[in-house]
Amino acid sequence: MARRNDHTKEEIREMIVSSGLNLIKNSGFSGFSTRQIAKEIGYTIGTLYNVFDNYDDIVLHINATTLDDMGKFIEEGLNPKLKNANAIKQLAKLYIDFAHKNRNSWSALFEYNIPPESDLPEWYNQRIEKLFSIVESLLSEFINKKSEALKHAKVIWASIHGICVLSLTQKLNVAGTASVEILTDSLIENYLRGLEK
Amino acid sequence: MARRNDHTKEEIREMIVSSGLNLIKNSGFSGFSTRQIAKEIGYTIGTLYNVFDNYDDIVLHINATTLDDMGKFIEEGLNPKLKNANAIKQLAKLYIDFAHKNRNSWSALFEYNIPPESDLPEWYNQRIEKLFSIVESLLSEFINKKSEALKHAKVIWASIHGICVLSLTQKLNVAGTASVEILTDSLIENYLRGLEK
DNA sequence: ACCTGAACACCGTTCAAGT
DNA sequence: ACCTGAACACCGTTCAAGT
Repeated sequence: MARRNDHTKEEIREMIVSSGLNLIKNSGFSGFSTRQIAKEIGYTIGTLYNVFDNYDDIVLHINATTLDDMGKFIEEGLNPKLKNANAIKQLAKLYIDFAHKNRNSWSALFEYNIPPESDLPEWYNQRIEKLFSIVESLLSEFINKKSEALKHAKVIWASIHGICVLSLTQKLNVAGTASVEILTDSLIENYLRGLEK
Repeated sequence: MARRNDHTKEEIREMIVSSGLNLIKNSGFSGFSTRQIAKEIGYTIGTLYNVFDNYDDIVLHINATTLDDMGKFIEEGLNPKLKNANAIKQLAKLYIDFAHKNRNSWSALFEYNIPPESDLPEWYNQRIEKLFSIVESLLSEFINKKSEALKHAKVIWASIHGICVLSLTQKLNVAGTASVEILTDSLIENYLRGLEK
């Protein structure tokens, strides 16, 4: 024991994050703990706090992985032939699909909140920004007033998220991804039609 | 000790819920625990589990109180003279104001999620339903197809929520309630204009 | 330098025992 | 009948001590 040197510091960090993500995927965020991670990767609890600052630091890195996975899922799923409203609708569908297929890790994104006095670290904000830029670029293609494209991107993205989050957490009396899509479709159709006028 | 009979079972339940709500308001959901409640109300931990099923049962009752408070806040704030889009905009403003003024208890509504295998209890769903009915009745006044009013109410309500949640948790790069209102106003204007067409 | 594991101050939950 | 509080199986976090 001690001084095993089986893995580099960076390898241990990766083991922690990937094992933590698996724990969340299998048992939900409430069934997740750093002690469980330690048990699974075969290091003791002390080692986790050797390579990460604290619990929040670990959760944030796990959630960042989920954000990356979501970005990849959306980018790969987008059909470049679709235009305008249809492109946004597909974006919404991909968001819903990802959330549905990765319910536990997606939920963890919102079940965990940093204490209100502290701010999200810069590297984490950049991961969010990156996701967001996908929506923005889809919208900017067909919005006349370019200066307002960012505002509309925010409205649409946040609204899709709101519909998705309330549906999947059973706060809208809506069942199944098909009926969630009816709501996001209605949002997109009417909002964009309103913009055209 | 034992058999104090200082309070009825119902009184103890109320003490637990109101003390728990205060804990959340002052320290956030993460600074909340049933043991803290016990300490604050002057009963031992065992008593809490005498009058409530478990942790989830307690949190759900605290959150239901917040839902009720929100309903009251919105109903009292609504100006009955406002019509159509202006009425919905005011609804959004009231939602944002409530969330902003009661950030911790409002956050707790979403930071806590029942385990995915179980369902929300019926009495809790009814509290959500009651809140909805406010939005629904505001909308039904000027929607032609009455049969679709519920769908649109869900879309608008969930979208307002989405804008609010991503703004207040700093995931939209938006600061201050004023700029959140710009987004909800844009949502409502365009969605309703889209409906009219 | 790397890693351990005991120690500390917390959790939610149960239930035999006291009045 | 009502309430207690010890007991259990967990937490996150720290840090002296081992190799």
